[in-house]
Amino acid sequence: MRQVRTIRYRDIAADLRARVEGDEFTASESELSATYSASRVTIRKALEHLRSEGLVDSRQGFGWFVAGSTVRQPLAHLATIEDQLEAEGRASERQILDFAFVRPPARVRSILGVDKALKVRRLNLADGEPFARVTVWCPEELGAELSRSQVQERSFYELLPVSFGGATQTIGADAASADDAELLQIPVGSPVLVCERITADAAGTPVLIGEYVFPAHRTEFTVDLAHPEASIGPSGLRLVE
Amino acid sequence: MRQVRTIRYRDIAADLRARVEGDEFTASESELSATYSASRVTIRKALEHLRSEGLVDSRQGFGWFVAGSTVRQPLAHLATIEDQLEAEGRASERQILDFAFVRPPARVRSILGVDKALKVRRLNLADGEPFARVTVWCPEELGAELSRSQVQERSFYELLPVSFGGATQTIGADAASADDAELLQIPVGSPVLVCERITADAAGTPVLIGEYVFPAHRTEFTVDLAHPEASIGPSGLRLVE
DNA sequence: AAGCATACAACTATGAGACAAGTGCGCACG
DNA sequence: CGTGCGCACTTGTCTCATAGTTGTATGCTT
Repeated sequence: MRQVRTIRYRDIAADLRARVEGDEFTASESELSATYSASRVTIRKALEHLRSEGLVDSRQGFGWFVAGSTVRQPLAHLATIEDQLEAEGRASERQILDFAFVRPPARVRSILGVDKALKVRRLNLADGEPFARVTVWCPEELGAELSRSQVQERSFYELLPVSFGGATQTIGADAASADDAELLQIPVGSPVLVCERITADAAGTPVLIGEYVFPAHRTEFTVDLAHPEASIGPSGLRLVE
Repeated sequence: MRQVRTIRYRDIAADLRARVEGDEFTASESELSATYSASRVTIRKALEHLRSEGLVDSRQGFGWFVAGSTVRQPLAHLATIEDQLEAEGRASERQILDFAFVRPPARVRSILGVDKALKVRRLNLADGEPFARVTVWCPEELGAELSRSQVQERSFYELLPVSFGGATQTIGADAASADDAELLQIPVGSPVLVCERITADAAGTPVLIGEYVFPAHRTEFTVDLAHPEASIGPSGLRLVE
């Protein structure tokens, strides 16, 4: 529909939707009013619109926030793959391949903002069969307290004295490298799911980087989306160059 | 010779009809009055004529707008890959490969609960390059109104007169089949991301099944998790047998 | 009869501002 | 050291103003 008049609040709502899904949403109505040069009435209309979509919510005297994030129970158990396997009644096991403090690759250095980190490389087994090759990077400072046997027994979520905030998970596919193929007992070049998970603490500083490689024939991800629009969309699929 | 005088408002109506159908309708009565050098009365007569045909509609104090397209606007924000590409400033395009009402495979039949369905197979292009092969299944009843050109132009979210509820997305990896390899211009057997998205209506009944195949080297998914525990965990990774 | 010119009412989106009510945080006070 | 108070800031909800729009009526011209 093309109105005669430009409806400002729709444009603003569209822009805000992008920001919300890009997780760059930190502003009050008056701030937004200033940045968009629109009155609070208009900003509110846009926000209410987003609220009706279930994207954001507000509390009087507190502010607006991305819906779904703060509503969750704060003390729930952190979900790891192992938890899940155990819930399904499978025996899960970790086999540590590497445990060392090293200078990580540039990408990891820049994300974690450190020059040295603990690198743990391990193989995850389910019912005795390998199903994931995992590499976890953790800042030297945080990893200093950890021992090799600890990381074999427990997850980083359990071990680190950090209150975790959010995480960003990236899911892609690749062909198995020779190393991974041998570890996972699959043919070289067969498809694998590659996931990178960057976990931040409550303050939003990245504290853990995990790279997971799963053989494609055994694994898949499912994501339940309460609202399609809030979903795999903007924060979702991305073309890489 | 009888009608010496031309009936202006009919000409104007004809001209406006062309503009409306070309979706170039952005003007108020007074603006139109200026551009056609006709009085508002005449313009109104023309517009009323178009209204009687159901082409346009108006609301007092708001303006005139193209009728029918109002229905698709509230749904237009549903996140599709195309929306995202456009937001990034890329040209997105659909190329329909198949459009047929067929008896779908057992899995689709059981999910949708129907025996016959519209199957649309298409290729998605970004900047002229193929980046996804998509197959969408939609119950016959719902798909009956759709035309091949419609599904080429717009997404199912925009086209179907359904209020959508949630969706379940499954992400896996596979090796490219010969067909897909050719369509996506990648080597046979190279890794691809395979996604299945089951979209339900507001009542929770599945109404759409989409299968998406992306070449792995160009695509990846990102999922932002406000809290790790609420994440990929419970509904997340799954071992398939 | 078709069109022009004009006026006015009703409505809409937006702007500007005021005030109430709730929240979080720091600071002084005991 | 704890506790309560006040302050700054936020949303929620009004009122009033304004420009632009459609709805409608009236009188006039050709």
